[in-house]
Amino acid sequence: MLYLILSHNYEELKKSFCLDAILKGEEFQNSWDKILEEDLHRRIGISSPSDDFLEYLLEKNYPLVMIDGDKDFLPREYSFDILPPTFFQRDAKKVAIELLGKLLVRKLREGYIVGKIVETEAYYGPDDPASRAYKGKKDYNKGMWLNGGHIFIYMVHANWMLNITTDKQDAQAVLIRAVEPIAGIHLMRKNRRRKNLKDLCSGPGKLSQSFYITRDMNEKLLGSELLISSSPWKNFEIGKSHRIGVKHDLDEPLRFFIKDSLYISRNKLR
DNA sequence: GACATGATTGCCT
DNA sequence: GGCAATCATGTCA
Repeated sequence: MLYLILSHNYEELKKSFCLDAILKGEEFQNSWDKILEEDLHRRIGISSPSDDFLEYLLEKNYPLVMIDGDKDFLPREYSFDILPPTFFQRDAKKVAIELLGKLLVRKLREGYIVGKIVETEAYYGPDDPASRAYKGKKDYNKGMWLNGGHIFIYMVHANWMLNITTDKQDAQAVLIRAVEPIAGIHLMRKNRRRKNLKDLCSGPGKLSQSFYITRDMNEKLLGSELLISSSPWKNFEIGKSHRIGVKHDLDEPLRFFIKDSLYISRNKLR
């Protein structure tokens, strides 16, 4: 995700948006693809980009964020490449792994909030002792039986957990545990009443606060208020572990995360 | 109703 | 790293 910087307080912006480097637009006139290659591994800001470069990025529909002052926004021309329902209508573990690196997008009146998914967990049905579906179908958990691609929300310890259902008929879901803040960062800071970028979405409850996710969205289909889109990020190492905080886990590790991400949850295993 | 529980977070040492 | 706060929901009376 390239950050195009329209204002001038570079040092402060670098800190505020946790940018690894700020490059001057005129310095890479002939190496646009090299910048995009670098963008896969670091958070890069670009000051005073040339009109040609901007046009090139927009034509590619490359994900970019404009920063003006302490506010950031997506260019109006940008359109998300929404994942089709068939993506979710597969085994939960497979979906949990493949969701890593994808973009979670929240549409609000004030603008879009976007995060890169860096940590997930797979949950199964009545045979999974850690699952909300373990005790059979009830009113509060019936969303877990919905066709893949629906939103299932449950509260634990006064925090809303965001799940996306998977499979065609079985009760399955993937819990989104953490995302790296990408865009709409000033909105996340407002919603969560916290400043530090690494503390905005590094846990399932934090993420729900930042993205303004509540029970209202439960059992709705992905696509209108909340959606998931593909992204350019692909070649990262994936780590796995047992699920966090559950009393009785299955033998198989079902938590997945991007290995060198600075934005995964810090909770230790139980 | 009353009381217990948890796929967590935040504050304190 | 330890522990209390938080609140929708389950279970039992």
